[in-house]
Amino acid sequence: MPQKRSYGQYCATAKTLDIVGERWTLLVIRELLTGPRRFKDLAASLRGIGTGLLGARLRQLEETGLVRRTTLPPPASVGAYELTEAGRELEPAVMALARWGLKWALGKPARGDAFHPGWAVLALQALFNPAEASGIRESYEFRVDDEVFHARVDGGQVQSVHGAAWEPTLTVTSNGSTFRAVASGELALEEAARSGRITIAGDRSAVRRFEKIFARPTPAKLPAVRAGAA
Amino acid sequence: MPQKRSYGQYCATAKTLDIVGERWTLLVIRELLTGPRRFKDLAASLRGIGTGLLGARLRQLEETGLVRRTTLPPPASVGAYELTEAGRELEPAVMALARWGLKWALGKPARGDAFHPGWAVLALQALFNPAEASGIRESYEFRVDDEVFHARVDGGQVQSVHGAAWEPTLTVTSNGSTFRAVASGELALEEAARSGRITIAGDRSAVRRFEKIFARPTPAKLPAVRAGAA
DNA sequence: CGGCATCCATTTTGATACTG
DNA sequence: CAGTATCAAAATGGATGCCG
Repeated sequence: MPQKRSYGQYCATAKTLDIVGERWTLLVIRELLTGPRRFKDLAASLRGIGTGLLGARLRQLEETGLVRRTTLPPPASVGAYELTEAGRELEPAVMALARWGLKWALGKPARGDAFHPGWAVLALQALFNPAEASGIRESYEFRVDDEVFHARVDGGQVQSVHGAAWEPTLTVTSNGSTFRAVASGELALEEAARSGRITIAGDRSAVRRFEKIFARPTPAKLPAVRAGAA
Repeated sequence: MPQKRSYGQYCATAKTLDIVGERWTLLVIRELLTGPRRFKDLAASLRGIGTGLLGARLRQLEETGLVRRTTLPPPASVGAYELTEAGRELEPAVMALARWGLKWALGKPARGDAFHPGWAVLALQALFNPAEASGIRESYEFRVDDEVFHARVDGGQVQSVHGAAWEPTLTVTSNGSTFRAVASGELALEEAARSGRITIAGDRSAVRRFEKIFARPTPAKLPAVRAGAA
């Protein structure tokens, strides 16, 4: 019984990290932020984790009450994992980490970096600007490669989910690599649309709202000050 | 050369965790959020890290540009570590983790939990309510055991630092255990003051503002749903 | 498919001893 | 005090294999 390791500090941050601070754990949460996922899909998204460690992490999260097992609605009717309320409430923390990463760490993809559209959807969500969204209530559909995500803006909040969930005001279609470039800020949405790499269908005025609501306020700087370097 | 381990994902969250996701790293950042610290003070606050690992983490953070070495102003004039701009910008993420922990994970101190007043100051800061703070510009002093912290509210933002930094509107004095209980929500400030465990000096009307600005919106629930437990 | 159990090569970590 | 050096104990990562 490898009695769980703890920082042993009476500190809110440390206690949180006692629960979600181990390797892979926050990425499992990230995967589940957009809805229930099956074991094999989690394993596929988390290249390198191995089924054993993934199983251990899920069991841990279940025991601490952040994740629960569920059964997908028919016709699927298969088992899956989803976040509990406590788990879902980690979203602000994950989004804060994502905002930092967008500004300071993301840059251009490294050779061999994996990519899944869902990550870009969460990046968009991280850029959500509540002030610009006030009074707006509409949904956006992202069709990237084979996957569909919906994002709904309502009451000054966003929620994004894997799969079709609402009647979209706007539908954005593209391949993964273009979507990746747009969500990371390398490529402007307008630019991508003009060059035909992205197709936008639906209410034209919603495009302008969309761009304001998910505006990139930070032009992405890089620190990477190699200390020892010359 | 143990070529740094990476998740290998083109995802803002994963890239952030590539940099700050290792054990102890975010706690080092947490310690530095309230100002520069010396090596030995970091080691003392982070019981269990060991000087070797602390050194390695600091070197890593220096290389990635989140931390830099500095010299404390005279008369101290000794070396210390402080956050760079990139490092300081992790504050929202650390605060988000702290808010989650305050609600879901903190509870009562476990036997053997370490505690430092600075952690409670950060917990208060995590509860900061910008809406209530609009138009307010004042500073609070916390004298806990031997340590002094100042928190300044201005322009809808807070900043807290280790040591005296501003002219305080209010001075709160108590021992560590009382301060811990108040910051964690176990004990109401009013209550602690009435029973004499905390002394409040300064502008009386500032006490009411203080309580609103750092109000605990979440009454602290606990998940801990043991899955396997009979 | 949906996992858990096992084995093993590497990394990370934790604790202490040691040096400038 | 500020770290390095060292070594034992854990955690991770792959690869299988197994079973319902």
